[in-house]
Amino acid sequence: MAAARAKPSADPAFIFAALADPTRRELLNDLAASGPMNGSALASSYSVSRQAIAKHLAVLLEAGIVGAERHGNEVRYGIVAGSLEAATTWLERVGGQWDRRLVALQKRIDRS
Amino acid sequence: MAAARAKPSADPAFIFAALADPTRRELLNDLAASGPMNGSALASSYSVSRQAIAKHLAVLLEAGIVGAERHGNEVRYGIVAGSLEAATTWLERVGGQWDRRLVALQKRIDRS
DNA sequence: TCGAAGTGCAACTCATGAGTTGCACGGTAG
DNA sequence: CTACCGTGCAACTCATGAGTTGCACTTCGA
Repeated sequence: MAAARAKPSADPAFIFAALADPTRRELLNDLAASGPMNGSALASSYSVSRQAIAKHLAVLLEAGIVGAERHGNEVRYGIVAGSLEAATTWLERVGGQWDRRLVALQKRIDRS
Repeated sequence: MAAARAKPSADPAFIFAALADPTRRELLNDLAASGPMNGSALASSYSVSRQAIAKHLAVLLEAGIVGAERHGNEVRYGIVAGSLEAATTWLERVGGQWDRRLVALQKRIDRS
């Protein structure tokens, strides 16, 4: 589902940049909660213009977080399953690396 | 370690905004890999000015990702343990919500 | 005591991202 | 066939973030 025209970037850099904007995070919330929708339907629940939403969707599309499927007249957007894993992995790598440092430090303290 | 003067914002919004910049992600990589360092030492490995790095550290500090400890002349920066969990939680919530949608949809397909 | 290192503050430039309006195009329904 | 809905494209404004230079302050070491 929601597979098609998504550039599989999966680069954490693009992911984080995309998630930096509050409107885009809200879009993802909506999509996750309500399922696939077309651009106009999505835009209707926001105070900004439809074109603004369209730009945000383009960013999310470029980052590979959402996918787009053309259905005749409309374009249906949906979250790409697993697309956020790259970001999660990055977070866990940095956090984990640090935690391991702390554990090692604690061991050295205990030994002394 | 790296405890002190960190505003415990822990707001995913600030976290993602902070992680959107490549230089800041690199700073976190360095801190995670090499342990606590002062501003000048950190800045020395980058092509940008020390003040640019200082601004980035201020952002990371505001987001609660790093902490600062004054040691006489210098300020030592370090990652705050667990500070990235809010972001991880957000990612897993959105991703998980979507995955559950997919599972439910699959079940409906199988039933028909 | 004096210089140097580490830091902090302020003003400035420059680029980019968010948002807007206006219009044109294609498919759908009546 | 025609009118309408959903999109796409382009140019513009406006704000903000990244980076810079310059200078002042504090603490440490020789």
